[in-house]
Amino acid sequence: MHMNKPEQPRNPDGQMPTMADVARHAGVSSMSVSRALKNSGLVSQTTRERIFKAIDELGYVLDLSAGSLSSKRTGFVAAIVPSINNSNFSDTARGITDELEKTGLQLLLAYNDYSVEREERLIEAMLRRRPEGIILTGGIHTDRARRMLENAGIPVVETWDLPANPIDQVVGFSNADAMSLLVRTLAGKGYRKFAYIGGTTERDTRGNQRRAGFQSAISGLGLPEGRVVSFGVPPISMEQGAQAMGGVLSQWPDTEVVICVSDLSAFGALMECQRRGLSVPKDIAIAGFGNYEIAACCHPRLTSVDIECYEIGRLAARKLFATIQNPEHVNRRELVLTNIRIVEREST
Amino acid sequence: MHMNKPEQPRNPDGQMPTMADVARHAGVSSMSVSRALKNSGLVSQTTRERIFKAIDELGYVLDLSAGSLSSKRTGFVAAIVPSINNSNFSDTARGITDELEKTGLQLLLAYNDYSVEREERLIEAMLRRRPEGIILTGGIHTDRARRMLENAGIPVVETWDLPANPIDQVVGFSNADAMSLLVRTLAGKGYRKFAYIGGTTERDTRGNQRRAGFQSAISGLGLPEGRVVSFGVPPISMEQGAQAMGGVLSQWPDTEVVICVSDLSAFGALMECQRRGLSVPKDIAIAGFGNYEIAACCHPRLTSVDIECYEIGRLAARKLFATIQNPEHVNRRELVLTNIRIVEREST
DNA sequence: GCGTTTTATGTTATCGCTATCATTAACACG
DNA sequence: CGTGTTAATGATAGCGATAACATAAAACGC
Repeated sequence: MHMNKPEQPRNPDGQMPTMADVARHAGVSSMSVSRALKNSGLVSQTTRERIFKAIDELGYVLDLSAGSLSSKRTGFVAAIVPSINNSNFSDTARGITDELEKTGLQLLLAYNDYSVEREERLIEAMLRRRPEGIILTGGIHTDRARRMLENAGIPVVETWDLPANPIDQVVGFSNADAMSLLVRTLAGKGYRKFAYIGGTTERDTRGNQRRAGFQSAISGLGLPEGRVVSFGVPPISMEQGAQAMGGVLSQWPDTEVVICVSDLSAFGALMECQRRGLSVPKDIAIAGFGNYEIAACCHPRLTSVDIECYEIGRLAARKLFATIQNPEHVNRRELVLTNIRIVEREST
Repeated sequence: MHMNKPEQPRNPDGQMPTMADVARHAGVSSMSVSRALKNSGLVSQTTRERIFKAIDELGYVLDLSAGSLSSKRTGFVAAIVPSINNSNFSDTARGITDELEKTGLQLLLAYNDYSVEREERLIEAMLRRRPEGIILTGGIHTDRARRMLENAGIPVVETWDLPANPIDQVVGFSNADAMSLLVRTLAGKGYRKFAYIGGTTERDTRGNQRRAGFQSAISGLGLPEGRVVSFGVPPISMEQGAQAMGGVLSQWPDTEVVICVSDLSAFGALMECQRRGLSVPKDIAIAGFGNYEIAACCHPRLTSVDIECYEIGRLAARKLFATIQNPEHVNRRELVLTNIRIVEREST
């Protein structure tokens, strides 16, 4: 059994109405319809009204893929983030969308699960849609991905990182420096025996840089060697944070402060402490990274590093748009450094 | 100052290479290139190799917008969720993406911030891209949105709800029933004085239905009248949950159990209790909705209602694809009811 | 070996829109 | 009133791919 499809507007040939149908119906040329639909201002008030009446009566909807073929502007911007489930990255995606909305560009969003191979495939798939610009997360890409991006001849913004070898433009911060700053801040409060909880693999480059920043700060300050627990593939979940905390406590019971690769794992670690009856920060202190909502709301509240995720998205989109509008007059290779800020709370 | 753009592949006219350039370079017709690129199997091995060599040498990337104009298949599926920052909805988006990936369709994702007006605008913007199907959240839409969708003549799947008047297909569950079930489960454990924390406005229709389910279960069971705290516009944050919990405790100190519209607000409420030194569930019990990661990880763990968010996305995408492939042989108006399950944990 | 099928390739005509140029009408000004 | 200028509209020719049909070459059957 099947239902009939609902009644649809059709032109005389039984097809979906096109701009030519609208033009005929309104008694004008299709150029006038096109102009009316993009508010070109070169259509008289009366004509415009007749056109919109015809559009309404026929239920016409502009076909942008046809339009972009002719105008060579697709109105797309592509963006790839590691994950859309992580609220840090979805904040960035939201920032991009909100900023693009003002410009009439539409976002083509994808996530690569922290894999550069998947990123390469996604880049290829997206370039086939001829985006006018592309926003990536991080500065590590496959060779083929780099080549494709260069060939595409569109502006690229790398975010969330400071790539050693940027493709084009960058909006980000140093994950290593941010983590260093956190360690130094905590060392300033008197903590000496540090542990670090992060992911295992090499996939999460931001996580790796945070770990590197942790290690270099520890040795720079001449503190006892950092105790590092690596746990699972990214993203490190709350549950994994809890388990890793168990590892820290059993291996190095005298640890004074634990820093986690993100607030999510830090929260898991915090909960594990509570389950074991440990008092945070009295028995052991905990700090996270990313300043997620949860860090400001849990009890005790988590010390964290605020990185302006939403702002990263907005800035990246704005920079991309500026370049799209005026490719020659933009300072390519310019770096936009976003703010990082230690947010000290009760957990340390 | 500006840098030169990186060297890009160009055809003799100085344009980006097209399929015709590839064809010329490989000494074949562009139809063969087209066929080779879509693995039609109707290209000999030697020709195929020559073509891919040419593609590689020229750095050619297929232009899908040109292709879809001719083939009348864009390869797009549109989806609108209320928010991409809420992990329940981003799980659904992930489910959609993961399922679509197998089919070669690409997702055009947008969020409407719980607003049907914004949804209407987004639907129009997306229909201009001629998606082959569209996935919506909830069953409430503006009249114009409904009309546009019917006119579009593409399959529609409404999710996360059981619309009173479905447009086409539905993959969802009854938010009211799910909440009722939670109330009855808790009543079965002996709780009698219930409070409810949810959003203020009429925007979040799922939230409203949960509240309705709460109220009807309370009165159906003959329990003391439910105490409802409405708080802010959706999405209700952790912080708002905490504040609302303060309201419950000051207005009705004898409340035995508080149910929240989502786990996020429930977590905020839980933290507020901890800050006030109240023991959960001994002094007051708390339950949430959505079975977010945090519910399973906080301390005490939160009782919640598991709705299979990821699965909703997968099923919706699968159903949409089936309809796209075979519009006539699909049972339109068929309803796919997804599972709901009470997850009892230590908080109640 | 000859007709028949299958496989591989090419030719042509769009798809639905917009850029570009051409045209007409309306208006201003000395 | 003629000329120049601006505003409003139309005609035409693609944009870059694919559908549909046509053809050539190879494989097959008896």
